[in-house]
Amino acid sequence: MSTNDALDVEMAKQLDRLMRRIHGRLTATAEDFDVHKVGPGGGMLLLTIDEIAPAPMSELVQRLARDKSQMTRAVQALEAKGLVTRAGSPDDARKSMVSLTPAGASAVIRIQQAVAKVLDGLLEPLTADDRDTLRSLLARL
Amino acid sequence: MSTNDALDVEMAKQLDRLMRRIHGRLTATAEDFDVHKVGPGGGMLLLTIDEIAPAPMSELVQRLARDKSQMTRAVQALEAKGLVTRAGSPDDARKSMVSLTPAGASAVIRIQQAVAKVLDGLLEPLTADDRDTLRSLLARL
DNA sequence: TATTGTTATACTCTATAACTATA
DNA sequence: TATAGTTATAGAGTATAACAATA
Repeated sequence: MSTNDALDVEMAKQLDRLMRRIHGRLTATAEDFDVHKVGPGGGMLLLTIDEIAPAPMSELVQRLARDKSQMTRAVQALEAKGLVTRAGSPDDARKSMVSLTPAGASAVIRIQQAVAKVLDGLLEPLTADDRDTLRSLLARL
Repeated sequence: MSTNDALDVEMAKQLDRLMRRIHGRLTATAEDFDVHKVGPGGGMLLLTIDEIAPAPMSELVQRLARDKSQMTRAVQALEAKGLVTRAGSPDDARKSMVSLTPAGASAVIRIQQAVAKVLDGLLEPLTADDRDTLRSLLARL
């Protein structure tokens, strides 16, 4: 294994651990904000729907890097909880567009606050400049 | 939601998506290297055991930020596949130390190469300096 | 024929709590 | 009493392929 390979492996470990810590801290306090029990996957999905609504399924699949069959189930679960609605697209009858309900929108606000709190805690060792640097590097990926 | 909160949420989305892309690319080519079908979780575990062997369960739990009951199962699965062995600690009879078998060591090499290849591909938009910066920022978390 | 989305199945991963053994 | 690890159970997440409907 070359030196570069070793560094890549190191970064993969760092990312894996960081995501697990984020996830762990979120679920540890989930009872405070995840009143609909959507879980971390459903939470990220809600945040993304909020960002691009009305969201075609295919774009959610792409943005969240998930499987399309999973996406169908995840959206159906949110729909059953009254957090999102689906409507056919006027452009293309195959597409169904997902939007937030008022209940979904208020869930999004709580989830955003919880995520921000966790991230802010985990990023504590970094200065504001460091955080900007990290964010811009991630954005380029 | 404050501006800082929004930036934190943005970073969470970026990290979530990056991990999913890494995961997706690894599983897409898993047949080339994951001959023992340990999956992504088992792969990360093997890499960590390789790093700190002989590894007490508690340190694996801490480093991988997983639950201890999951760790028991994950290690047992690797043991059943002949990739790791466990031995009691001379210091403390409660501890069991995990080490790689020769088969486990060769699996680690293949996994490292696969991870490095995926990371290298995903990090392509970044220069070598950028990668160093990213790695050092992550290391401080 | 390609794209969008759904269904079905099997499997893995995860969270939680109760439990044993040793310190 | 505290710590290291195991077991049991239920639920959530995931991969895969086969399928229907529209473009």
